[in-house]
Amino acid sequence: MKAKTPYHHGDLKEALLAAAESVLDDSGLHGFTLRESARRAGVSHAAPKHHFGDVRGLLTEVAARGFQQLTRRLKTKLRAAGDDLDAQFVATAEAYVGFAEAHPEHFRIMFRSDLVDMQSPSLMSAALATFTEMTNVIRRQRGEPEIGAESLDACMTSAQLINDILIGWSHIHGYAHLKLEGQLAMIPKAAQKDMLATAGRRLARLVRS
Amino acid sequence: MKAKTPYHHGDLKEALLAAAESVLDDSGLHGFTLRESARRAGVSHAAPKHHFGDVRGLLTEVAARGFQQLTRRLKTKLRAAGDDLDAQFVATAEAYVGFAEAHPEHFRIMFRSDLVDMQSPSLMSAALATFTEMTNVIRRQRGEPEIGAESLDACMTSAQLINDILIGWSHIHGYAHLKLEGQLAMIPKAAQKDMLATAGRRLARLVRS
DNA sequence: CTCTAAACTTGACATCGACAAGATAAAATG
DNA sequence: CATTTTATCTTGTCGATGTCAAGTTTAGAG
Repeated sequence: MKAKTPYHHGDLKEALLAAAESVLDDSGLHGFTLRESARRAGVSHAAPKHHFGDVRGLLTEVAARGFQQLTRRLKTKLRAAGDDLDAQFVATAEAYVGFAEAHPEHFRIMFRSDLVDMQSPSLMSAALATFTEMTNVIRRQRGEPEIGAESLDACMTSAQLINDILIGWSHIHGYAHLKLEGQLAMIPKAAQKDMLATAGRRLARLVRS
Repeated sequence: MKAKTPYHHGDLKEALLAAAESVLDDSGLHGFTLRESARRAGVSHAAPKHHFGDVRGLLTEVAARGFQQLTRRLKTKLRAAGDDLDAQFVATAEAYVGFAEAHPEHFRIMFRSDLVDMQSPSLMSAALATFTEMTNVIRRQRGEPEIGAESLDACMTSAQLINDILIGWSHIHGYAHLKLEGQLAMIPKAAQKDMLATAGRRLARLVRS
């Protein structure tokens, strides 16, 4: 009977995060509520307060986990891409867009500064990890050694590097976002087919030039 | 006394849209409610139903008006830019990013397929007008004649054209969105300064190549 | 002038996020 | 081991929201 419904959940924080993600998958951001998340975790409607404060706190952690997933995806794809420079760009784009398509609601929340506390340490460090991964793609392109997240700030002095990062990231993010929000409807599906590959090659050429 | 509070508002639809936009400017998407919009328009809480159905209907019209504003901004900036190709790209980027910064909440809503009915005729035609404006920038780059919104579909056959549009639009949109959502915090402000101009030139070169 | 349909109001309901106060159990303390 | 503290979770409540149903007012057609 103790195993049935112990007063103390044990790992409620984790359970609530998982529940929140399942709500998002099922009902989207629109159907997402604190109370529904609590319901799925099998606790009372006010239980989340102790762990996350308010709905913003919960969503912030959800967003952080999104960046962690994205980072993992990037690492996997990049490892598979090998040393080819074009392939690295394509892999980055595929990982990014792939994540957005696989977890649209999750992706949305990661870029909603009105819903989430972008200053939160856990969110910032998760986002920084993703950013570092993409920065290293550019650095490899430029024949520079990879860096860790801790020394990112120090590298943000080269105007050329920053420009390349911004061009690459903006493009990939923009494409992912436009596609996710149904803005590419007027463009024939067939043309979007190898869009990622073509864009990857062109971006690579741009950065190399 | 009749002029004070006539039972029939006269142009409630317009008044509600204006009220909704003022709510968004003041309190953001988070503070936006149907009832508050009705309050500011001076009508009862259920009045919007007759004109917009539900909150989604209202936001859809708000989004459509956003695209109309963006189109106007693009036209103005492009006219000022003259015939120089680089300048046209820079102008497009400035208009786009400028709008996002001037009306962040409005901009957000335009790309929220979960909040808005992207199939709505008025929204679709407004978005199409914006898209046409940007397509014509590319077409001028390529020395092709400008087209109207009605003949857009017919032009979406050239893979090269589509690719150029996607690269340009994705980049500008991605940059605007990332900046709006505070994701460029780790990049020094100084470096972002002439980001738009540099990117414009590089994109122009890319499209020309 | 009458009547009908559009435009708006009033009232109600379920649900939400947040808060306060209480209950329970784990952990620290003695 | 006994006790006290503290973290964790529950119950109850509040104002506010979106939506619906039913009633009220007015414009405009016939």
